[in-house]
Amino acid sequence: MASNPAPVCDNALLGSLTREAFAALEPLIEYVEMPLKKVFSKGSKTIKHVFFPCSGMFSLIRTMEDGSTIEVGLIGKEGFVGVPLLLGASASPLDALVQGAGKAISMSAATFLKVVDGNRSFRNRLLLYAQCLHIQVSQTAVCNARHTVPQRLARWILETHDRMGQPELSLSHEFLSYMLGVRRAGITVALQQFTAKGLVTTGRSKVTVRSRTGVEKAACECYRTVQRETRRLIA
Amino acid sequence: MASNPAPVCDNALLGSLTREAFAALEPLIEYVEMPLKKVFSKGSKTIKHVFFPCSGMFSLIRTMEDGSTIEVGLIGKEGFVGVPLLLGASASPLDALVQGAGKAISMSAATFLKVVDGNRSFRNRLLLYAQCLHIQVSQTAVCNARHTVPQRLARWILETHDRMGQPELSLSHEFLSYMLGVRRAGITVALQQFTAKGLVTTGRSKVTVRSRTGVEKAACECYRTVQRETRRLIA
DNA sequence: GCGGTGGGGTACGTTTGCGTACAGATTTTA
DNA sequence: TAAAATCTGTACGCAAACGTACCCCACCGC
Repeated sequence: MASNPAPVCDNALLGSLTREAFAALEPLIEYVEMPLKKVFSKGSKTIKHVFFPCSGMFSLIRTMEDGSTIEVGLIGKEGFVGVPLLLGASASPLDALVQGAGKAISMSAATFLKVVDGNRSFRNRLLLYAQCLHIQVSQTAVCNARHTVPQRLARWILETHDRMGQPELSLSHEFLSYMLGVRRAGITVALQQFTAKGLVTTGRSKVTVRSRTGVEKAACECYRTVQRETRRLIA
Repeated sequence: MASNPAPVCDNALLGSLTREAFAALEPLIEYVEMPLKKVFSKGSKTIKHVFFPCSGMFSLIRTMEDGSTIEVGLIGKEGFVGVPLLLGASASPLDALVQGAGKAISMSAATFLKVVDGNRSFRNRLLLYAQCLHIQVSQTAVCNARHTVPQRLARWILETHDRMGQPELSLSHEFLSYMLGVRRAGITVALQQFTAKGLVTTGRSKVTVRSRTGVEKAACECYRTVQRETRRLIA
């Protein structure tokens, strides 16, 4: 797909930069580890840094007044954490939490704004990603309203599998329940259904995808919809 | 709030233009009626026009593969229909449907892109609105997952009341059920609860808000969250 | 090796909302 | 004015998911 044989960076957005543009950027960026569960951007706090994942993934989480949480979007190396900044807001009510450990490229908000301001095509690419994220969140709204826990769980596993690039996913039932905004026991039962059908195997804090196509069948149309639109826009 | 005593236009975004900028735009725009239920932008079709409501409102709707529908966002005179275009996409999977009759200013996609390209502060204002819409949709995702039909209905009535600026809303139970993605009878029951508490009165295809604060109490925190963020960003 | 902690399996009654259906009332159309 | 369409109220059984609780097991640190 990439015309350049070796993209300058694993992150798809930064990877689209020319070698020169990326080199110019390099003194301004920082390679950071994304340890599991770390909160990189807290809702309603001023956004100080943006993150371009190279591996692993972030969850966009909304924390409610009673402390309960629910995920509204996933961001992997196809995107970046900091869309509100791009759109002119200095903060948003969503948290960004590391959902799968990995590495990311970070830069300060000021640097980010300067870079975006000076590179039109890069900016346009980021905006297109913002649209992708918007579609993803829209579809999550639909999914939460209409689909069952097993369907939503299957969708979620697929999205995570895509971004992590490996079948073993480090996920406890409780964590999954926070993400989907459902009961922990609901996750247990749904995973048992999947295991019985041979779609996944489970271990302590671990879910391993065994039949990708099987999981796809168990998921609702939302997965396909988001994938289709994402590909159409940024493939 | 507005420093200019008479904004050039009822739509908040176009209204922020200087008199000169708006005058320059005037030959390129069209004032259109928004008749109830009319679909102005069909999902996955190329977006040919954008719309800036001056009164009335649009719903952003997702139509599923089985034909069922659900709303993910509302757009009134604080915003515009055509965010995907602004972000560089020529289409999005969402439909835009007139949910409250009114008037809008329309322009072609080409004109829109030209205007946006030539007016930086206007563009920034639109981007900020895109962020608002994004927050609204995010909160809808949360709301759909966690809140009851009466809570969501109350929220929806408030959002509509805000945008229509009048207590009588033309809404049938069936239409509301499409919007919230729930059963028609569920709406009937919820409205009866509201009526019993004196929050609203109902008539054939009509809901009239009687106690604004009562409806606010019946709604979930989502209404407040979105309102707070919207004000913070574009007030 | 032992106790503590966190993860997972299971159960039970309850609530919410679904799907469906039907009848009466009102409005629109012929 | 009659017929048709639309809107609302109501009902019933059923499924999904909830809140809660308890137990066991695996793993970790001491």
